[in-house]
Amino acid sequence: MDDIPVRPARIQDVAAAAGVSVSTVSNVLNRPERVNERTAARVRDAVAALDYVPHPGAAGLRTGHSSSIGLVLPDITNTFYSRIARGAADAAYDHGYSLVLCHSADAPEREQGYFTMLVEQRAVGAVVVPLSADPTRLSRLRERGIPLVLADRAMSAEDGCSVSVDDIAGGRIAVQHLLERGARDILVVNGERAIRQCADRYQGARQAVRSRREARVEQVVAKEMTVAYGLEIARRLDDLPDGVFCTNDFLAAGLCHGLAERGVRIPDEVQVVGYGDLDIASFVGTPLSTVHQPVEDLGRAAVEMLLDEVEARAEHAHEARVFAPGLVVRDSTRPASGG
Amino acid sequence: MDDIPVRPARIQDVAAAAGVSVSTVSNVLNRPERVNERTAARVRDAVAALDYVPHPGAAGLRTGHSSSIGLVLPDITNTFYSRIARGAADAAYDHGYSLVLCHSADAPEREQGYFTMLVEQRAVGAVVVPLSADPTRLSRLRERGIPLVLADRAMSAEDGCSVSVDDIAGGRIAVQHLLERGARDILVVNGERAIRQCADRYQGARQAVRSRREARVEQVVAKEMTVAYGLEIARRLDDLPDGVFCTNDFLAAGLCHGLAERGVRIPDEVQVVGYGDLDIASFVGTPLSTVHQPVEDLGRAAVEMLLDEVEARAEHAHEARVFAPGLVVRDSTRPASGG
DNA sequence: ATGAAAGCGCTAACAG
DNA sequence: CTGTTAGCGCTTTCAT
Repeated sequence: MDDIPVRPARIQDVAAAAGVSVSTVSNVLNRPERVNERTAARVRDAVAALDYVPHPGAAGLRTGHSSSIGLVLPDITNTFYSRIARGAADAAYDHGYSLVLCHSADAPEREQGYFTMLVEQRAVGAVVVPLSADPTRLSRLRERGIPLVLADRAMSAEDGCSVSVDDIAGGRIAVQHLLERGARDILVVNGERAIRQCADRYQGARQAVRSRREARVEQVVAKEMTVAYGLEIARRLDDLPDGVFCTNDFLAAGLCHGLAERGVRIPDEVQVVGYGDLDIASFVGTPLSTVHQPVEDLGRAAVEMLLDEVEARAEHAHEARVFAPGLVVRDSTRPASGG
Repeated sequence: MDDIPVRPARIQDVAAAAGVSVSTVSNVLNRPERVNERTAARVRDAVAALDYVPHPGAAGLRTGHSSSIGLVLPDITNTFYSRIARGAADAAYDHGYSLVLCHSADAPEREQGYFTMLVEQRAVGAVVVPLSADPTRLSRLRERGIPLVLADRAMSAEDGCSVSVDDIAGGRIAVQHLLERGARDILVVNGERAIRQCADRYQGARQAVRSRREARVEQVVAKEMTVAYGLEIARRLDDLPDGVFCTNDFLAAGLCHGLAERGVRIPDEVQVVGYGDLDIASFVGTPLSTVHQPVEDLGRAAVEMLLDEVEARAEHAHEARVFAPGLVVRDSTRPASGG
């Protein structure tokens, strides 16, 4: 029983073994209804006997259809992106496509290099989280007519499909939650205004506050959305608010830590809501209430929209699909007080 | 300037445009030395003019060489695996191969499904983190002569290449560090003995202790390696050790939290070292000293060993490559006291 | 130095 | 219902 790699069986070998022609074998495999059940059975036996594995690459050469999808991400080790990858991988697997991982590593020339690679492979399409909003960087793909759907980035629906999470809604539910739990003096600890997500989350926060008499909101902007800056901000706070919405969980973790240092009790004195539902959210001293984003769904939907475009070219309508975030309540906001 | 997807130029079109034969174009692209510089220039112009992009898939059909590598992982959202993915993606990109992401999702039948997919695609090889140690699950690939290298799993060097991190060394340096910082009464907070990594790390810990007079080590085993169990263990501890080695950062984070609850000061009363250098390590109350694993290197090396096997079939020698972990010193162990 | 032609494994008309 | 045949885009002898 040596393992000398044998040249794999081809469709011809199967045909010979089954005593039929290659097209019959092809039909058995692809349009079984066209072939007599008896012969089909013979063919299947031959397939099994020879351990025949079809070669979709060769088929694609003939049909013009490839079966690989590109997934272009800035950084696969970032939880947000790896969750997109998981969703995309699941969807691709379910539909029988293979996913080519393109890790652009925040390097524009590498992103372009991957686009070229996808063009070479005649990928059926690509799900991409582009490095910047500049749409011309996508032209490499566009010019070749390779369908793409953008993830976590806006795109006008005429230009193609996109998937994203509704950050305005996210900000709104976070602050609504604080208000429901009795907070009235809300502080938003945000990242830079220029970041779309940050601006949106703050806008949502304001919407929530407007709907409530006697509630007020203020904003403080951190230079970076890190634990360190969250800590810093907590240390410098003059008057304590009774509710804080941090627009990401790192800021929130740092802030909680800083408040704890000052002897401030969470949630009794200050309630805190984070954003993102990262692992870290459940690890901080007081487990963090936070906004959960259905990121896997983004990845899955992106692939499915792509395949719809590919398989139904004509009827396909571009769509900018927006997913709703949800609230995860943990210890950092206190049990409903009816306030 | 409409974007009506034009049928991409083929090598024939280039040949026609340049007034040469297809084989000359092919030569210009693949063995430029064989062709006259003047004609080569004409061909290159035609390539540019037509925006010709070669089709490696078609070439592979002829040559028998594909250019895709499979990467099979239990869970791409797990930091450890996504870091492997990053290293592997970088290496694959550098060498001009495409990486097919296979997310086995801890489901054996799905893992097998991916193996079949890789066989179909005639992948040149695969880097795999198998779901279990059972080697027969790899036979699908083996029988087809698809080279593979195992990551984070042992394999006898006759059977193929593998890459892993030296967990014994990891345990040793962690505890050596505690000893150097004056700790003498060491507690190892471990995961289940059956997990190879856990057993190895403990073995390393014992090695370190043996080398030091008057030092002693004890072990407590957590049911799961989570923050919650770390916390639990800290709460139940009867007599405090002066040094704790947790065999992963989650346990360590929970433990630190639990000690803080009891008013124990870290590192003054108890010094703590974690394992893994996860993000969380720098987020816990007292930033955690921990053992860093060069995981990206694992991924990169795996791909490179694979390509060596592919490209140098004959001279290739299987190898079980073991990487050395390193120590990251943060606040949870105190500055060297010369103890 | 260049070209003609065969064929990689498969599908899809088109006949029969 | 089944077989014949012509390519898909490319590389590669083998001639010239």
